Amino acid sequence: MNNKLQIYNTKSRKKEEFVPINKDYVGMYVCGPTVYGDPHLGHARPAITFDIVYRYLNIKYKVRYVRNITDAGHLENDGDEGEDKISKKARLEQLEPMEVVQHYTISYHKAMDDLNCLAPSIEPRATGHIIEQIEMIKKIISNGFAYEVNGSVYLDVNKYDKSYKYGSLSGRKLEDALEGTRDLDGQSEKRSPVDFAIWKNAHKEHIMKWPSPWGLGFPGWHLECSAMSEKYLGKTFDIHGGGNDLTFPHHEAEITQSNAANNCEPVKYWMHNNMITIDGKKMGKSLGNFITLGDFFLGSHEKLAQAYNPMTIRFFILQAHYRGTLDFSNTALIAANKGLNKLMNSYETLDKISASKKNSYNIKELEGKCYSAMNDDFNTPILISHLFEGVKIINSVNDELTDIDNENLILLRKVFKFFIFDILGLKSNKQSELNTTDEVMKLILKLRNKAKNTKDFETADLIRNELKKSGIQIKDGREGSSWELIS
RNA sequence: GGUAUCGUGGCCGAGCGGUUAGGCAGUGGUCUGCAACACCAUCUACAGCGGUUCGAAUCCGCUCGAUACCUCCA
Repeated sequence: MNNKLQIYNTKSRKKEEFVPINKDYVGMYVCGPTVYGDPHLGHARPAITFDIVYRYLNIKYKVRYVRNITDAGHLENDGDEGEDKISKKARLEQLEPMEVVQHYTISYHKAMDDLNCLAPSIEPRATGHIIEQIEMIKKIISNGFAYEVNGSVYLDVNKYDKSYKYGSLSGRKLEDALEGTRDLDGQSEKRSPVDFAIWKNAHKEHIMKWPSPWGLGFPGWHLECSAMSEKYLGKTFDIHGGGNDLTFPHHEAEITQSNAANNCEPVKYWMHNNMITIDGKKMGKSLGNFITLGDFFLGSHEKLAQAYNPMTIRFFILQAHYRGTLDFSNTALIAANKGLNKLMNSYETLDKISASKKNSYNIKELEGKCYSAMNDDFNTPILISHLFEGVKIINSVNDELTDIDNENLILLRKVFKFFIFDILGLKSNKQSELNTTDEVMKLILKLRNKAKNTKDFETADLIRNELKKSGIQIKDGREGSSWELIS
């Protein structure tokens, strides 16, 4: 049995044994959403991935889990030249930027809650940490790794590269990066195309801006994570997570900023979840092929054959390892849904079966395999396959084909409860009451309509009157019948 | 072009040198008034070509193909 946790570190590109910096404590920072749109399936992947990490580490350590909300500084496009995403959305919808932020933060939280992701210990926002970001910029400037031009501050990557190695996370070399950048026609204020903004001067029409030593402006996107992770987790912390599309430039920039400001590496273990794909292509906002989580829960998207319960989404994601791509399809989701139901049904059966003197199983061994799977870089698909081994045991005992003794039965109950609910964070997939009620009511209204059409008003009235007694009002209108709860 | 990741049976998806992954679908059963659900059993693999090895899906090389990052994206 593998009883030591191994984590794949993007930086070393191999699995390493997890040893926290401070015994018994773990600091984990995960890049959260930029709140300018509805949460989509892509947001669910890192949230669930690191929810699992958080839940598993919590067994052994006291974990501080920090996940930011980006509500400023994230530019729309073109590196350092585009418009702030939140500002743009606010401008288009004629809202206060914080109204945009509030709206999408709430919908993000709701979706995460539906997916049964535990809330982070701290959920800091970029706009709440302008001062910390300014202080960090000052340090970077005084260390000589940044320069100011027209009220903007840029990190001098060429100079940084002389003292530290730039590109250590993504494997990029500075020369290659320089080659890959396109000619900016001398329009840029930057000394080199690889430099990036840590503070941007705000134009007059820009609606989100703060005073700084360099004038009115706003922080560069990469900076918030460096400043906030340092504030809540220290200059060096254990785990930094996020989607693998953030490896470069975002996380590379974080390393650069931390070294430039504090002369130390910020992160011990870098973890990156892979993307969800749709028809083999990355699902993403910029590609316009994303499906929102709301769409999944309601089935309201042309790609969706039906509505999917949040737990089906969660199980679907957990059936693939977090570092692999996961291709979306209806058949895969339906398969996940059925598999989940099977697992949950057997959990219910587990309560009903009884122990005997004879015993056919070694549950201790099964438990060990479950832990080994999790210790191997959080291999949830393997864990799930072991749980299905348990399903076979439960059904077999239930069918009186084999026996289990009391000791093993108690352990099996413990193992199932622990891994299914505490670690994988699954919940019973029974449809919400209201959903079911709605389906049932649709049928009743259909039957009543049939009665009305055959002038069987006795039946129709019986239905209406009996339902009213149960607190449901039927409303006949020109468009047909509907129902509502009587308040 | 540069940097990575990957190509597994009808579908999804594990595997990290030798033993059944698992789920879904299919097939055959059990259950049922008939079904559905549920349960049991079971078939189909390792992109191609070389090499290392007693032994390779697993290591190495080449070929073909796919994807991601190099502008913003989880």
